[in-house]
This record gives sequence, structure tokens and C-alpha cells, in this order.
Amino acid sequence: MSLVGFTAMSETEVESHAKKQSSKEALRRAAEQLFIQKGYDAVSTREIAELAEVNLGGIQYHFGSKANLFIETVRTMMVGSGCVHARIALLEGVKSREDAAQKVSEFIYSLLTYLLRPEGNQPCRLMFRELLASTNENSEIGEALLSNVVREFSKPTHEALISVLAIINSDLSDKELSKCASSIMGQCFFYFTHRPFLERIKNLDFSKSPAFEECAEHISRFSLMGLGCDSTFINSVTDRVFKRVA
Amino acid sequence: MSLVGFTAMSETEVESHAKKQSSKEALRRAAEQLFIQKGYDAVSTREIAELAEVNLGGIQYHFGSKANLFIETVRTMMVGSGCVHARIALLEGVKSREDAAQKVSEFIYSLLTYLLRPEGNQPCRLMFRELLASTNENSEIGEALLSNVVREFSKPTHEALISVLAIINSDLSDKELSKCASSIMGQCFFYFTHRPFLERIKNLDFSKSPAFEECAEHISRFSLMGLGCDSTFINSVTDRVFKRVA
DNA sequence: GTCTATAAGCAGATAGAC
DNA sequence: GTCTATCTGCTTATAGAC
Repeated sequence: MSLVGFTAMSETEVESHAKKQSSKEALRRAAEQLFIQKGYDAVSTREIAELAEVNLGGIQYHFGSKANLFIETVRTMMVGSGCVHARIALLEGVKSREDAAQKVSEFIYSLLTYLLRPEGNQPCRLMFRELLASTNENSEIGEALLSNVVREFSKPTHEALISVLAIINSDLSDKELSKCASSIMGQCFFYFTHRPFLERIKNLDFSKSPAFEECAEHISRFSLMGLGCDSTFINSVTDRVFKRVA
Repeated sequence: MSLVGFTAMSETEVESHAKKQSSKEALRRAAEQLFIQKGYDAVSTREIAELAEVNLGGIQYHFGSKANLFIETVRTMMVGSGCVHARIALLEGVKSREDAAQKVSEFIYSLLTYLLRPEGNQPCRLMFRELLASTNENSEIGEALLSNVVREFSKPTHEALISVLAIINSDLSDKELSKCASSIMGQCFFYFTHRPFLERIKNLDFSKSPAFEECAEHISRFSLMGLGCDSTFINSVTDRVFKRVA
């Protein structure tokens, strides 16, 4: 299976490595790194300015406030991350039912890989952390985060997944398909959100290969059964995707 | 007169109602309320002391530090919440396969209700928020949270669920059963962690009754199919649990 | 645009009276 | 045990020179 598109580095990124980057861009990059590492509250503007090697006043000058810098940082981060589109693209161009089931398996494997590898899931951590924190007064930040994530990730992924699931089981209504999509996403995200718990309970290490591949295969099988596929159909699909010699 | 001693209220309870409650307990209560509302970082010790109507110095005197107050607060909160044990008890005393399937459906409904009703899920928000934040230096807090939640909730729930799933499908290995348990929990928690996204994408309001009951029924059906149950078996179980007249 | 210097305020923690 | 007053350090944001 190809994971093409995951290490995509855009042209602007290449350029900014060659030239000296503008101080605004330097601030944005430093902010991205620190916000991901520590979360909004725990990062100070001084810290950002120091890492960016830019004067403290530059933050007010270029972004107006810490909150604005955060919002701008998240927006750029989401729009620039090609991995989202790569995963949606993974679901496109499906004709047969077998093909659709295989695409779903690959999607699950791809999403789980993204969520469990340490380099990839940091932006995801940032979003959940800040969204769960935004019950409170910082609703400005929560709102900005939410609308960006919905537009750039949740909505297109959800819709793409539904359209493929419709091919696997054409008897299901749109509402039912939508719930099936949530079931699949939920199983994947559980290994991300509950990872520290699972690693304690099961003594697993998800950074190592067999653990998460087994999880991906299980989610695929469990979900395809939930969608009403029979065992022989599922076996042929998962054997193909997970290259298992049964 | 002869009813003396029957209105079981312990002596310490009587005392604490009669007298002014101890300032340590007042601090713990205020801290619980504020940490749940705003998260660890966003709450100041002054705020806690004011709400508790206790002097600021009392926090250092009784707990030593803000971090310790937090850890103590979480510990008390978890041990005191009987709802966890109620949900695990829901899974006990199962004999037949039908019974087991029904218990799982009820468990799903009960967990989802807990996760989606606004009064109930606040401690849960607190835990995820702080755990996702604890990649950083505040690992003291994250560690304390994690061990408490694992001991009081995750591990017993996981084990209870597995033992019931084993009755539904006795062909599955322990490892497979464990992954099935994660699949079920994951589907439930998805509606909690991704709630703001889902409410935007689907225009749903999970605080209203039909929305989350439909989700609970879907998760039950999807999961029982994933476990290899046939449609007529599932229909009879979900009809019974969700009292639907088909 | 970038810098220094500083304002204005809040954080957690402490000392010592009572 | 509880209080007041205060220390030290850090926060975001601003004013004004260059």
C-alpha cells in the first residue's frame, strides 16, 4: 500500500529554507513548534520570540496579540498539511464493492499510522487539548480552531468516507452511513485519545510496528462485519491489504 | 423517639453540616469546581481561595502547592464517583449469550448517556484535557491523573467488558476480545471527544434525547455485528433494550 | 520594521502576627 | 489554623527611539 503524500513538503517551505525567512514567518514557525509541544497556556510570548530570534515587540506588531498569533498559526498549519488531503484522496476513484472495502481498510491503516506515530499526531494533540479547554473564556480560540478543523479535515473526511461506505452496503440510509463513518473514525481515534491508558492496561507499545498493524486489521475486520460483509469477503480484502499469509 | 439511629447520618457528617465545614474540605470542593470548569492552568490559587471563602495561605498550609491540591482533588473525585462502579456493575451476573448481548447494549447506552449529558462529562473533560497537555513539563500532574483513572475506571471497565464479550463470542482469543472492547469504547468516546465537530457536521444536538439514543442503538448493532452475531439475534436484543416497536 | 525599556498586573509561595 | 502583607518572578502589552 502506498502512503504517498505524507511527507509532502510544499514549494514555499523549500524556498523559506533557502532565503532568510521573514521575522513574521519565523514567529509563526516558532509558535507552531511551541504550541504543539506545550499548549497555548503554557507558552509565553517571550519564549516564542526567543526561539524565533525575533524581538518580543514583533508579536504585537505582526499579529496584534498572542491569541491572534495562535489562530493564524493553526490556520496555516491546517491548510499546509497535505496529509489530510492525502487521506481523503485515498478514498477516491472507487468502483467495485471489493475496491471500496479495500480502500476503507487502507484508510483505517493510514489514519491509525498517522495518529500513532509520534511525529504526526502532535497537531492533533494540540487541537483536542485546546478544544477541550475551550469550555471557558478562551472561546475565541476554540471557535477559530473548531471552524478550521471542521473545514479542513472533519467534514471532507466524513463525506468521503460515507460515499465509500455507501458502495459497500447500499441498503443503508445516509443517516446510518454517517453513524457507521463515526464508528470507524471512533475506533481509530480511541487508540489516539486513550493511548496512555491502553499502554498501561495492555502493556503495549504502539510505536512498534506489529501492535498498531494488528489494531488496524482488527478495526477493518470489525467494521466490515458491522457493515454487513461476510467473512470470506472480509478475509480476501484484509489479506490483500495487510499482506498476510494465512 | 424510637427512630433514633435510623436516619443514618454519620457523626462526622452531622458535624460538618452543623459546624462550618473545614477549610481544607472547602478548598478541595472549590478546586474541583474550578478545575473542571476551566482546567488546571487557567485557575489561580487566589480564585480557589476566594470561592472557598478561605485564606489564600490555606492552600499552602493544607496542600503544600497548587499541583498537590489538584492531584488530591482528582483522587477524591474519582474515588467518590459511584457512577463508575454502577456502570461496571451493569455488566455483572451474566449467564446466557442473549443476556450478555443485552448487558453490552445497556452498557453502551449508559456510557453514552454519561458522556453526553452536560453534568456528567465534566470530570471526563478535565482528565482528557490535562492528559493531552501533559506531554510537557507538568508530567507530575499527568502521571497522577493517569494512574488514578486507570485504577478507578479504565482497567476495571475494560476487564468487565471483556468478560461479557467472551460470552457473546467464545471463539475469540483474549487479545481479540480486548480489541473488540476498545472498538466499543472507542465508538462511545468518539461522540464525546468529537462532539463539537459532529454537531457542526451533522447539525445534531446531542443534549436532546432522540439523537443520542439513536447513536447508542447504532453502536450496539454495529458492535454486535462486529462480534459476529446474526441479524435476528441482534434485533431481538436491541428491540428489548431500546423498547422499539418495529 | 525592529529595537529597548518599561508599564501594569497576576502568578505561586512565604513570613510572621495572632 | 487562619490571617495580612509581601516577595519574587513571570505574564502580555505598550511607548517611543532608531
